[in-house]
Amino acid sequence: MTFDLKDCGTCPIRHRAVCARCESDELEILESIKFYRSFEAGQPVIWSGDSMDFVASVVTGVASLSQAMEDGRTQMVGLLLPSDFLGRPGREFAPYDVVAVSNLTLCCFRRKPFEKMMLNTPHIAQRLLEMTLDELDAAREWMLILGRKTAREKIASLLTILARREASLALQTAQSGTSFELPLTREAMADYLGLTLETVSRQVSALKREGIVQLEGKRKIIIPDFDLLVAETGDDADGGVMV
Amino acid sequence: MTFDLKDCGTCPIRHRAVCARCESDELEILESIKFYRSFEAGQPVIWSGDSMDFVASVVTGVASLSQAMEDGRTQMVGLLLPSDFLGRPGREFAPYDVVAVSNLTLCCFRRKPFEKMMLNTPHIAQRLLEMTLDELDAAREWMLILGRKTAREKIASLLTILARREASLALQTAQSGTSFELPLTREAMADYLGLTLETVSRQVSALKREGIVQLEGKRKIIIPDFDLLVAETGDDADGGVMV
DNA sequence: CTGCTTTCTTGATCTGGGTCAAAGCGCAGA
DNA sequence: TCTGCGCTTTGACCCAGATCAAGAAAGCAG
Repeated sequence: MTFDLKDCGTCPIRHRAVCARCESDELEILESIKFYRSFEAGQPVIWSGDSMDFVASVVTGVASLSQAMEDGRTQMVGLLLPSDFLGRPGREFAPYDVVAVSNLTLCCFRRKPFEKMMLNTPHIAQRLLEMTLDELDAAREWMLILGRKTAREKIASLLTILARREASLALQTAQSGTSFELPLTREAMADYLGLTLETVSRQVSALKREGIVQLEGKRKIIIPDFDLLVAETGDDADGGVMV
Repeated sequence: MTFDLKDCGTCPIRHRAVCARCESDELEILESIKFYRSFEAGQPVIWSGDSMDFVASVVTGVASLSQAMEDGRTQMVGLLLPSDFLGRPGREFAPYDVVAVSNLTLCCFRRKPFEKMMLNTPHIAQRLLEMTLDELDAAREWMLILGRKTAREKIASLLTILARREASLALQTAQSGTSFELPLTREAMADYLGLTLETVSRQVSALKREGIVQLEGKRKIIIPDFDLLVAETGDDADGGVMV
């Protein structure tokens, strides 16, 4: 795959440096239909059912996809970190609520021309297929978490996932001693994990008490021994979906 | 999309009748790399981690994808009904256990030539992208079920999903008075829903006792009033993921 | 510094669904 | 016809996590 949405489509700074095909027509088209949008933490990006005339990828910050039941119960069904893709070519209405969890910048492409371009440039459909398959794998890992794990295992799994993603953004693998800023409130963590915020708070406190994680303030997580944390997830040691 | 895997790739009986492009090269290639495999109910199709040299689509029967934790807890993460696609181009090892839930026939394509063909025929990647996006939506609906619904709502949701899929295979929409054969054991339903089989049994009995469903034997489900069942799912009336 | 709000923690109590145990049911094979 | 086995149902009991209810901590505006 020589054409990479992550490098070429998302970020005009990166793609010039990285991608051999950058001077191609596709890129020119992408550039011409591209615009940026920013959101403050907590702001809605789009509501379920709204018409959505763009697709986008996350440049900085974190967004969540969630589904709500009419009695107010909500379940987060997707967590978008930088380089993740938002939206579905060929679909007019948003199927989920999208909310900026932290301050957020999106790189948007107008949907119609994006779709048209997809028809002519197979690389993009193929790249998008790959990304979607990865997302499907992540969703399925998440289903195991929701369906079968205990509250403690859920918290450990979430922290592991976030630590791994955080590390991979820096082109590293998660290691002992790493620390990262939790981009989620306790309530958002609860929505992610199918728990209540009280249970989240209790389990985080328990992991802290037992020295499996350290906290600096409410949001900064330090992982003194990564294997110790992974042991709490209930997964086998190699962990995560295999690729 | 003139080229449709569901009609053209899966089933040599249907595609001749349905698809205008049937005499094309792609079809010839597909035919040349195609073979069928059958499995009895309960048989494994492939284990997580095994090398998988084909992709396939389901012709008849039901297959499940599941993930197991090493202590034996398992969570079903995908349910494949006729016309669903199995496997991932570009990936050598199976990430999940695939099991034939009922008697099962797969229409398989050797993976390498299938991948090669995908590079030349954008229709296939695009069609596959659509199917994958639908699967992702289904997975996300499932996450809401797993994370936030009560046992009773979970059962009602599963029955609703199965009734809808059953109906759509017959090119209809689910209606009051429909009946269908449950393709899943109580244990498989439990694995699907993140419950124990005892709880599944109790909740099915409760729905029966209250006249929301009727049972003929253990497996034949009759839905006297579809809206009554949908009301038990906790979803809003129009139901399901919107398209 | 003070008061207000939002977020988080902790405690007490309750309950839905898990766990363990024992039958029922239906069918294939002898 | 009987027997055995896999699937399902039902009962009794228990516990992880939900719910309800205070507070504590951290920001932030004035």
